[in-house]
Amino acid sequence: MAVTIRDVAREARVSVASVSRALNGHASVTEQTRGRIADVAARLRYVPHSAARSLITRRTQTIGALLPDLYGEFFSELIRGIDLAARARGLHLLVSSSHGNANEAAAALRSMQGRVDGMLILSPHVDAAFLRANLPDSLPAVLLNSAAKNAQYPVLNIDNYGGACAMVRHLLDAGHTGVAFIAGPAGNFDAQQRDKGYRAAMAEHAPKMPLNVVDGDFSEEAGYLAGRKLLAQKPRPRAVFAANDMMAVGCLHAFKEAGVRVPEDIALAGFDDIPIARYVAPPLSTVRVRIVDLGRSALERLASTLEKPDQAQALSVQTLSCEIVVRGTCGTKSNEIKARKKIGDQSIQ
Amino acid sequence: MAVTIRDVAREARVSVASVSRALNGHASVTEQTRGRIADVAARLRYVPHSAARSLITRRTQTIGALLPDLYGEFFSELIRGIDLAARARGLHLLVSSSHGNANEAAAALRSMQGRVDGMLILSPHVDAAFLRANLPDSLPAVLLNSAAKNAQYPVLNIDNYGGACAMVRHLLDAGHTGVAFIAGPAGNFDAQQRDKGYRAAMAEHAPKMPLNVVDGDFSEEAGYLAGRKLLAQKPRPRAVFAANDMMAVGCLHAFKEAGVRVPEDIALAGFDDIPIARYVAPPLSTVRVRIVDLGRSALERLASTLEKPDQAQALSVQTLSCEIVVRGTCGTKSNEIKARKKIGDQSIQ
DNA sequence: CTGAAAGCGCTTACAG
DNA sequence: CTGAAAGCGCTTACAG
Repeated sequence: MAVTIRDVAREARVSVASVSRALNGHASVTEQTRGRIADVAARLRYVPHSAARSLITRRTQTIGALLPDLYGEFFSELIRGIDLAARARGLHLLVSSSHGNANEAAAALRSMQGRVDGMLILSPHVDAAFLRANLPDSLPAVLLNSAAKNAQYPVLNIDNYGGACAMVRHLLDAGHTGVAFIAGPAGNFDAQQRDKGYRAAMAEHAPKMPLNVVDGDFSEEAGYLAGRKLLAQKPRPRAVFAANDMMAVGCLHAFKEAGVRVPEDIALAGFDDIPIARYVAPPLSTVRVRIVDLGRSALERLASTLEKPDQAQALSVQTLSCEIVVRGTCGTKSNEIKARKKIGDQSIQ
Repeated sequence: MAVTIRDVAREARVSVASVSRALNGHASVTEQTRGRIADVAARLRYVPHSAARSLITRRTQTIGALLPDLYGEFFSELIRGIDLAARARGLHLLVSSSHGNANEAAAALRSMQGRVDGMLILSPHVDAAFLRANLPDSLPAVLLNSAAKNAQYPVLNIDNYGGACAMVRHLLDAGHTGVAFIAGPAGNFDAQQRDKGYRAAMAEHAPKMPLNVVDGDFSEEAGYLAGRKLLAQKPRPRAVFAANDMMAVGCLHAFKEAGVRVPEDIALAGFDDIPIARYVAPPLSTVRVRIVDLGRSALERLASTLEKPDQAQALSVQTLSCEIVVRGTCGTKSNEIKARKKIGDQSIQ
């Protein structure tokens, strides 16, 4: 049988109320009785029953993370950031990943109800209507990497736009006139923002150059096909910016296969800085996202909402800066100079 | 205010006891009243208060996962496997990762007490004494990838030994007389098992060949240094088996740098099948671990313990099979033939 | 400063 | 088949 607050009270010859107050650090307990109670509790290895406590305090000290079916580095780094920040605040982390559609996401969300004090939500299936239908108004939440606008929740985004701008500008600054862009999937939020960044940077820094956008879908295969298409263009582009690293890797294969030298004949850059990026030859220039920081910031944001529930949170969209990582594929030969050009971190609205 | 069982009872004109029984599927409820209650519950969007339920049932429907400070693919795949299996059983998943030492692991373990029905534990800091001190006897647990022997808990391991044996044998079968081994960190359980597998396979299939072991620590740098050492040996080894992929990648760099051709001059293989493995040139032959299955099996194992708590669980050590993946670095030129040579899956003891 | 008591929202013998 | 009641282990006004 587990030891309860009554056992501690009996041993310490006080009431359960005093045990509760002593252990929860209330001021109104003599230092002497507090000490006696603490000793007994330690000796008995007393651990308060969390369900009983939650029932009365209406707090679980747990936050939930809803994630899509995510593979690889991004997922683990995000969880790591959230976990780190959660532990620092004494919060527990309940995760639910791997839901492929809106129904599964909704079920996961509902099943967490009552088990968490707040939610961190990253899902392509989530929009304002979804949240209205599946998230009680009383449950605080922070949205990650979401296109959801004027929702009633704070949003934390990656600065895809700024990162893309910076990379395009870097390519132009390096003297590559004419930068082509391999786009991501049409419906994808990240892809759209990166596309916008490409167009904006071109408009600002190379207004006379024509835009050159080739379709893609974030897959290596799409990158390979896009690479072949670009090689067939005349004049051949001098630089290519792929909307993500996997496509850049595929594109690189196409270039190598055709005997086109990178970066001498064509410069190339990607986005994400996946682990593979530095292992292809030459190492891939790319835009890095600080995913751990994304997770950490999201949790901090949520936690501060929990601590002052009445205080209306600024329902802002916050963006987290990216940094461009210059490696071998884009001309500047210095090996992996991390040109930490801070962009974003500005709060929109 | 959240809607409680009393609200449902009032609306349905029954007692709270009947609501409880109806919603929990007890047989002793008229189909008619059950229907009425279900309707009301749905209309009111009633969700049972999990803390209240846990308090009385002494079950949380949650399992905890204790993980070390783990980066990358392994972590996310493991979580994915656990999560998939947990959701299939209606269990929630509480995770705690990122503890660098035994004290942090102990604190994490204690903080989960009372919040979970069972634990999945993967940690290099965990041994029998640690568990005795930090895990109540009453809390079921399954150990992952653990050296802990004759503990009172079931253990699920990766078949490092069998995988290493199979790869060494493959290299020998391909005609490479003399296989060198780049070892992992001394205290590491995986590394030790892989080392044993190397020695066993050599003893069995090439008993006259001398063993050739070079130190390493799982890092790319160590692999690079080991590669240089091996090149300096005379006679130069014909094949090299690195205890993990990162070292194999470093070793490959050393070989390329020295102008040594792979696989023509030296064959090379790693262990883990990290994503990078197929992107180096030539693609790396390696041993693949089905990490998702590891997570899934662990959860299944734990869940079955939870379902029949009295039934003494067979405290077995179970090993999960690996498969060797033949790519470009080890001679068999056929591009990425997955020679699915099933090894393990046998239960030891 | 301390204690007795109410109550959080459930489930489950115990009656009927 | 259904209901009244006890009780799970806490916290917190309310008295003293």
